[in-house]
This record gives sequence, structure tokens and C-alpha cells, in this order.
Amino acid sequence: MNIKEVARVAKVSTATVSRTINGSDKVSDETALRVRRAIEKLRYYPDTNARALGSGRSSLYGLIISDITNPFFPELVKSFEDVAMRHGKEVLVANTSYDPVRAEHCARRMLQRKVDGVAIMTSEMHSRVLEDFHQQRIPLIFLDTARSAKEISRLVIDYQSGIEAAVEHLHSIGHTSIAYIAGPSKYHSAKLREKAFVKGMQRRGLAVPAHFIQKGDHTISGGYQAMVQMLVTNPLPKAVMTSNDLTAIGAMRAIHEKGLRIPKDISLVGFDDITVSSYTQPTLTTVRIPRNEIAETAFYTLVDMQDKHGIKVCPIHTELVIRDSTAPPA
Amino acid sequence: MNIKEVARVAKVSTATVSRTINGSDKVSDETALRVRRAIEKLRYYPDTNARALGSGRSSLYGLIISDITNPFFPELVKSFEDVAMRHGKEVLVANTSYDPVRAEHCARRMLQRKVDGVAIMTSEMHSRVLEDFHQQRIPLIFLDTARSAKEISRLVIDYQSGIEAAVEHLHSIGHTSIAYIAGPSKYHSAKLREKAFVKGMQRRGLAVPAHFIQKGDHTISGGYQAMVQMLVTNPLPKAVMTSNDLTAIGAMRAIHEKGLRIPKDISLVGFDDITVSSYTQPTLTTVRIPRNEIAETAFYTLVDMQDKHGIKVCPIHTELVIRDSTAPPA
DNA sequence: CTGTTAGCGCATTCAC
DNA sequence: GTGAATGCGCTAACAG
Repeated sequence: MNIKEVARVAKVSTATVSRTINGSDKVSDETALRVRRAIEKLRYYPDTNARALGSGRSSLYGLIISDITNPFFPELVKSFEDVAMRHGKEVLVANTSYDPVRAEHCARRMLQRKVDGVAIMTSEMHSRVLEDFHQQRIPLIFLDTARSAKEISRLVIDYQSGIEAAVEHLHSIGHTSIAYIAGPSKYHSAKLREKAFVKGMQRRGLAVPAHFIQKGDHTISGGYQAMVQMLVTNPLPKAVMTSNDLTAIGAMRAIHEKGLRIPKDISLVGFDDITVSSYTQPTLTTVRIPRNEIAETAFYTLVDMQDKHGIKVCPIHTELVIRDSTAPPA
Repeated sequence: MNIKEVARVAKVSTATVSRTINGSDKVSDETALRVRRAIEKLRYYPDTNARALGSGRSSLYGLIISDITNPFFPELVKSFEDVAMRHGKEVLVANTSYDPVRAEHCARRMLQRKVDGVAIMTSEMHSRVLEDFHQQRIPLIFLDTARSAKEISRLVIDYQSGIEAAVEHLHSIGHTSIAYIAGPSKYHSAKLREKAFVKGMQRRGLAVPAHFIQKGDHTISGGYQAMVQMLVTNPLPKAVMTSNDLTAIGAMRAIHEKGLRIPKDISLVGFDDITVSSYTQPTLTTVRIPRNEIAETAFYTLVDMQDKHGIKVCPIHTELVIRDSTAPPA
């Protein structure tokens, strides 16, 4: 079943069928109706590959993430797909599994499929492939990249505002002894968060002794272990902020195992606001990164870049979500 | 940059370039080397669309799920992608958002992209599109479909074994008053689980009064509400099994809010073994569905169906994972 | 082992 | 408003 058959049945040329499908206005209503009837009758549907080959455009957008099992991503992916679908576009999702080699592979695949744009939401992308995108004039947008490359748009998350609000929140209810579990320093975003925390503390004249900053790895077990380390220090902090929610969830567990109560003995603040953070026990106070906003901004920027041919820097604001894991110190 | 250019630079025909790329053994090492050098030099990469158009095969496999933000799916998607990638294939993931119309749309897209096979892990697929797959001889495999269609393979989850083990576990540690929070009866799988529970109870001569079966909707809030309902009954059950982990997590919250302790006052058993179930407080005893096994079986079956041209019914076993949310009744 | 050639299904000129 | 013809980049017969 192909366009030729449809043309034959509708008694028109293939060009007219093509025009009808693509909504060209240069087709009389009468003819269009005949074509549509033929399409219906033959249960015809166009071949995307042929269409892309013929036109040069694929209506496909790439989305590269680290790992779909990281709870930060599902909502992001979904929002991106939703907005793309609303605009009649499709999405090709690829996981890098935090592996630069695989990341390059993903990017290459996007290139091979002639995607109309790619949103890169991971930091493993340092390869030469990026140049190919530039050369092919395929729009690119990064989330939180450290480097500001030539022809690449960026989503810049304003960690400062959310973390500042979190420190302020803790401080305002009486906390002064606040510790932090950081993320892996290889991540630009983790470093920014840590800096924002330290800055917020300094601004209020609050001390941050070295052992009040433990290193996690943005996983639950990493958070657990970091918290275990922290719980042997003396004196204990009265509040702990973390580099992401998974870390906080792990920390939560360590605190409970130690027989301490949240927020009675220790207040806890996460970062990201992943779904489960509303359902931990207690529910987690955290800093929300609006993932749907990230997804939509990324998509619209990519679309925009196709004609405008300029790059954009898009700020994304974060905000404090206060739940039950924070309270005044005992 | 296309195959013609490469051929020119390597001083061979396009056919030879094509053969080299596709690893045909009918190319002399010497020639192949020259071609590879040209490819390297020109930074050439083949156009997937053209390749699919020319060959008829796309090396693309479709994976249709309900909703990537449902924690059951990320691990499944990841495993499917991993196994596909290991075999040099790609994956197109589509969310139906539990919407039959959108489900049809997803299937249509797969069709348009000439996928080599589709794994359908959702139950919204009742459309005519399925016939098109059959007509195109595109292998299809369903997860837990109620209907056993003609040319469609099936993954059949053995709910009975896991749930039986769970009931046995509770019974063996002294429970006799066991309630159940069911899933939406529109889901075939939810009905099977409920039946398996009732059967397990009957087999042991344990009563299941009507109010000991509440209806949830497989979401956290649904589980919460169902549990709230259950907690006003008298006498309270000493153990509660649920149709999935999200339901259990919601129930957990309701129980805690009521001031009851898990497992001291009420034991709780989930179903699915999603990642967070290892990190709830307390950790959740649950029945594990091996999602990587589902993904791999689905993929291999699809590949197999391409040459074998027969259908397969693949059993998937479930097993009990005992954690901290179950204990003998007080 | 290698080259020639004919499509794959569609979009897109350029005529009419 | 419509049709005929060309080409997108590649694969697969077929020849040699």
C-alpha cells in the first residue's frame, strides 16, 4: 500500500495525494475529499522514512537523558513527549547510562535519523559528534552544561533561588547547625548546588565545619552512607540539606535506623521534588525543579531555533516546597 | 555527505561501500580498509531513513507502555533498550497515557516507521490498527492481554505463584485476618491478582468478608483512600495485601496517619517490587515481577517471530520478596 | 570480489 | 488546481 495506489483509486496524481496529506491549500475540496476517501478505503498511511528522505525533515526530536530509571527523568520525558505530540512531532529518547561512549552513540543515532533538533539533558556529552550537529544546522539545547558552546542553546537552572529559600526557611525557624550532603563533584549542577548552599550559609553568618559537608553520589544508597558517616560526628547537625531527593531518602533511612526522628531530631531538605518525595514518611521538604517547564522550554526553543537560527539561554527557576520533614530544632 | 561521496573518495562503487558498512564478507580486506578510511575522513554516517526505505527493514522495535511516570515502566523500558542495543537494534518508546485514542495513534506511528516488531505493555490497545500489523507481518507481543488473538505472542505473568507465596507467608507467621486492596477491575491483570488472592485465602479456609476487599486504582492516592476506608471497619484486618506497590505506599501513609504501626499493628504486602519499595519506611514486603526478564523475553520473542513466523506464549514467574513490612500479628 | 542499475515511497519542482 | 518527472540515500539483484 503506497501513495501510488491511493492516487490510482482516487483518480489523481501522486502529487495531489501528497498535497492532500500535507494539508496544502492548493487542492480543491472536492479532490481532497476523493483522496481522503481513497485513503480511508485502502487504510493507507504514509511511510515516515520515505517522507523524511523525500523532504529532508523528519518531524523527529531527540531527547538524550542519563537514565530513565533515575526518577528525575520520567516526568521530563513525558512532558517533552506531550508537548511534541501536541505539535505533531515525535520524540526519540535515548539513555546514556552515564557512559560517554554510549552518549556519543546516542547522538550519532539522532544524526542518522535526521532529527530536527536534540535536547541533551545529561552531562556525558563531550564528543566530536556535537560538531556534526552544528555542521548539519541541527538545533541543540543543553541542560545545565558547564561550557557555553558556540551554537548551542542552554537551559540554566537557577539553583541559587531555591536553595537560598531553603536555607532561609531553616534559619527562620531557628536552625543554625545545618549540614549538607553533596553530589558527585564531576557534575556541574552538583557543584552549583553545593556552592549555593555554602553561600546561603555564609550570608547568614552560619558556620559550615568541614565534617558538615559529606559527599553522596545522588543515589539512595549513597545518601544513606553519607548520612551514616555524618551521624557519627559530634555534635550532630540539627538540619541536613541534600543535593537531591534520592540522597535525602537514603539519609532518611539512616536517620531512622539510628533511632532519630525527622523532623523532631533532625530536619531534612531534599532537592528536585521527585514524585515519591510527596510520599515518604515524613513527606520531604524539597526544592522543586519544574520538569515540565524544562521540557516545554527545551522543545519550543528547538523549534524556534530552526528558523530564527540564533541561540537562547533559558533561565529555569527553582522553588522551595515545604512539607513535613522540616521543623524548628528541639 | 552521502554514500556516493564515500564511494568516490574510496574509488569504489556505492554498492561496495554499502557492503562494507553492513559487514558483508564479500569485500576484500584491502578494499574495506580503503572504504573505512574514506568514511572516517569524510565523517560519513549512513542515513537511517534511506536505509530503511531501501531495505524494507528498519532495525527499529516499538515499545508501547501506558505511562513512563508509572514506576513500573522505567526499568522495563531500560532493559528493553539495553537488550535491543546489544543486538544493534533501536527502540521507539510510546506512552498511551491510558488513552485508547492515543494508543491507536502510537501504534499507527510504529506502523509508519516500519518497525520490525512491537511489544505492547498496556491494555488500551483494542483498535483495528492491530490488523494492520498482522497484515504487514509485523511481529507483536502483548503483556497480559485478556484476549488471545490470532497472530500475537503473549507474556503471561504467573500472578498465582507470587500471591500464593505471599498469602502463605502471612499465614505461616500467624495471620488469618487478611484484607486486600484491589486494582481497577478494567485491568485484566488486576482481576487476576484479586482472584489469586481470594483463591489463596479459600485454599487455607480463611474468610474474606466483603469489607476486607477495598478498591484502589493502582495509584498512591487511590491506595491511601482505600486504606482510609478500610481503617474505619471493625475489626481491623491484621494484614493487608495490595494490587500493586503504589497502592501499598498510599496505604502505608494512611496507616501511619491513623497512628498505627507497620508491621506491629498491621502487616502490609505490595505487588510489583518497584524500586522505591526497598526504601519505604518500613521497607515493603512485595511480590516481584521481573521486569528485565519481561523485557528480554519480549525482545527475543519478537526477533524470533520474524523468521519462525509462529507465535509464542511466554510464562513470567513472580516471587515473594520479604522485607520489613510483614511480621506476626501482635 | 566488485560494479551497474533499478527501485523503495514520498516530496517537490516545473509545466500546464 | 493538477500532473509528470526528478531525486532523496541507500540496498539488493544481477552481471561480470
